[in-house]
Amino acid sequence: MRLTRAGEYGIRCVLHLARHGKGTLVSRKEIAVRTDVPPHFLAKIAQQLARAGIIEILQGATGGYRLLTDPSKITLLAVIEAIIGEISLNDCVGRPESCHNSALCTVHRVWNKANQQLRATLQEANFATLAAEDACCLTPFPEADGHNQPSGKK
Amino acid sequence: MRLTRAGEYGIRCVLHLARHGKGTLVSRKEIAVRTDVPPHFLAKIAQQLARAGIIEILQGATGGYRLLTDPSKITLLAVIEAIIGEISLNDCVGRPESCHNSALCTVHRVWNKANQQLRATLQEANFATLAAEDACCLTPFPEADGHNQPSGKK
DNA sequence: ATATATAAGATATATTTAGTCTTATATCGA
DNA sequence: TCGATATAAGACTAAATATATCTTATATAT
Ligand code: SF4
Ligand code: SF4
Repeated sequence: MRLTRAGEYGIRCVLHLARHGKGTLVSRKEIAVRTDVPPHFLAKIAQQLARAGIIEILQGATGGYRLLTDPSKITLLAVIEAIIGEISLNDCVGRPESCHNSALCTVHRVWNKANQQLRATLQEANFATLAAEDACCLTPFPEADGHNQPSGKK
Repeated sequence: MRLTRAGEYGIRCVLHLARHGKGTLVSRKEIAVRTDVPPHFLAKIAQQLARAGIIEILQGATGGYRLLTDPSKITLLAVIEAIIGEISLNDCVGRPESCHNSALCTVHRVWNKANQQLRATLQEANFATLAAEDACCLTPFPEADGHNQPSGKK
């Protein structure tokens, strides 16, 4: 009953992009460093975000990622579910046929309600708000003055 | 982001016991058959429920399980958390120190809120209500007339 | 005291998650 | 136009977890 690592990383990625605004191209390397995500793992996650239509992936020497939509239109729920699939607190929520008693089950109803509530809460959060409010995800702010390169990169 | 099998089984077990009422001894075998849980797996789960003070385990030839508390006092949350530990939708909810940015993170706050809401919903559901309302968990009602043994057991 | 039915704990298998490595593609510079 | 480089894309490996079974110990009844 917890978010996977990939889901968490996906959120960080989109949040970082949201700080730069819709359409701004950011290299995978920068995102990986700033959000502390293994670069190759990030690549895999980005593919899922791209398939979901949240970001666009640009290839080549000057490639990177960029948001296709305005951050205010991207919800936390959308990003999470792009990575880990539709949230389903119990098997029977997503696939009622997995338990032949789901039609009658009182517990099932509680799960359905809780699931719906959870998804609603995550849907209320959009990335414009999340990104604007204050610093998150490791480095306080990206490219604060353009040349604070640590040079202590491992 | 889903309940483990063990958690689901724990709920079924307590629900079955709740049907029999507080203090009634029910054999592991009966519970296992009625709720479709592997008997040995159920034993392990029962241990956790016992440690949490929800059920009592009686050993010996006439042993079994029984509820220590009135079903109305047992919440869905308590049973779930007895099995899978405290619910934490993201690592940083349960262990804020796992991410050094949790103090500032706006996403973290959303997770906290969602987590709290989820736990509240599960806490509202008690087993008296769950058991009374209608049939759940496989066999419609335990010991309906004492001998509706399917005999088609695999 | 012995046999039986059960619980308790240890062990093994399967599945999923997390991360790395290799291959392919696109842009840039000569 | 061709080669070098930086990136994306996909295949693969290792670790963690979940699931289930097996073995051992305990308690009751005969
Ligand atoms: S018994 Fe109820 S809660 Fe459990 S899996 Fe079946 S429908 Fe869902
Ligand atoms: S970045 Fe925010 S949401 Fe993600 S783990 Fe850290 S505190 Fe939690």
